[in-house]
Amino acid sequence: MALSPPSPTSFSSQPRPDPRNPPGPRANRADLFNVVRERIARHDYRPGAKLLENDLAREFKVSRAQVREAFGALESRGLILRVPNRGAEVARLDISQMFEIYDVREVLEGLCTRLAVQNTKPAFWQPLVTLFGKPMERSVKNGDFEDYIEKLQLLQRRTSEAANNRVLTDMLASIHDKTRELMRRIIILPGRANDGLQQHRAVLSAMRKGDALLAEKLKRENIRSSREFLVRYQKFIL
Amino acid sequence: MALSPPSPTSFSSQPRPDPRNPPGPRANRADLFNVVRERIARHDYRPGAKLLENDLAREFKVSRAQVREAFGALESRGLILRVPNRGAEVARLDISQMFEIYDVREVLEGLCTRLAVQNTKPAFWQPLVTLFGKPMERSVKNGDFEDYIEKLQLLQRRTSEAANNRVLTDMLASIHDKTRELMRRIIILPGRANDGLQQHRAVLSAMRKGDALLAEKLKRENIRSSREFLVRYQKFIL
DNA sequence: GTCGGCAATTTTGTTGACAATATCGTTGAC
DNA sequence: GTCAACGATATTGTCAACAAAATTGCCGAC
Repeated sequence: MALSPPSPTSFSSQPRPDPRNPPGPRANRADLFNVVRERIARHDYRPGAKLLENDLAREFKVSRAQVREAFGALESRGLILRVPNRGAEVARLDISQMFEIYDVREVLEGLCTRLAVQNTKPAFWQPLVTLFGKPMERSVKNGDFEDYIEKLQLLQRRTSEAANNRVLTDMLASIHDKTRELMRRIIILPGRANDGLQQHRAVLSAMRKGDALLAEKLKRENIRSSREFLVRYQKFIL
Repeated sequence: MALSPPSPTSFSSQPRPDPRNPPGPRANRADLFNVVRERIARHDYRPGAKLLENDLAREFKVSRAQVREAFGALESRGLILRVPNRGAEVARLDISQMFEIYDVREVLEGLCTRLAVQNTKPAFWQPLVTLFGKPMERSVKNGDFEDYIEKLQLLQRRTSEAANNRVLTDMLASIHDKTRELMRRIIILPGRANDGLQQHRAVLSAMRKGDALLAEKLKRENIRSSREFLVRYQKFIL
């Protein structure tokens, strides 16, 4: 009987490895998958861009067979679109899909926040409360969006970890892959960064008080607010 | 510039093709993926069972390369587990994962129900209200679980279609793949089928009235109730 | 100049062979 | 009888070559 193996290199998105450009030595399956995914998420590969098997095989010093295998995973994740005999291209996400994702994201992020609060002591969130205080306010005032985004991702990571739900984390990761670039464009919208900061502070305040249900409610409002900006400015973003 | 292609054979789980045993002629990529997925979902392949590349290649009359490609997709969906040089086996889902899934499922099914109501006229649900009336009561009384499950799936399908959210439908499909067998075991638990029927009736009643928020609330209660049965009887189910 | 068709090139699809690794069974020492 | 070492077998990992299809560039008719 096969015992549950130590699972050295899970393909899952869970432990995202360093997604820098491929090192000298050849990459393995998970590397290839994660690097291409990261590139799609950060729009290094633009939507609609063709992905050539040969190019990737050469770059990663692997055979085309491995590239194709990674394509299978990327396709099932909805990151690329494959047409027989015509190859693979980065999935284009139209605006209606974006709104679909927002509906799902709202309930999942809300759930994630609630679980995170339920699984931790309130004091756990104090460092993040502090981080989202004065220093973050300066970043917003100065228009330092990189810093803002970085700290936002930290909050998301901490929350996801605390939620301690692998299925949920995976789904959120999948959603974030598709929305990363859009988020960057929304954050620079006039007033969005400040609105967002206030909302995140409210969420964190509820988390700091251990009020899971309130935190969930506020988190969902935060997502809906972001969505409203997309509605209002969609002409400029796309 | 590449135009959006007609997308003849999307890999996505959306339009689930007939997943019967492979026909005489060779299968294509999507067939292989969907058939294996279906077999895992219905426990034709039991958790922990080894999947041999050669066997599948022979059965479907395709090359091993294609099997490996499908494995890439199955792995990224969490349906199989691969260990380098040791092959692929059907993912084992332990009880804690099941509870993780329940948390996610609760909010997603709730969302799905709400969207479905918002997108339809109340009268749309009348046939299902009728279906879940007397005839279904007989099925429960007679212990005809196959019929019960069949009608439940019809309700889920209609709801998912009406929700009209591809991202959501895909995630729910992915969850259902992992929980199908468990649902079957829960439904036969003493009192569960009847409890479930009453709950579904309540949900449908709210849908029939066009009360989206109430329907969502009741649907979530329905999932939580199912979860309670798992808590209470988990020793018997696993 | 535009259009259609033809050939050259590129790209994907498929296969089979070979290497690397793990698994299983056997043998033999103790 | 137990255990370790070893060899045989089975399975996965890798690759390169070939076939099939699509794309591109070119040429000539009009």
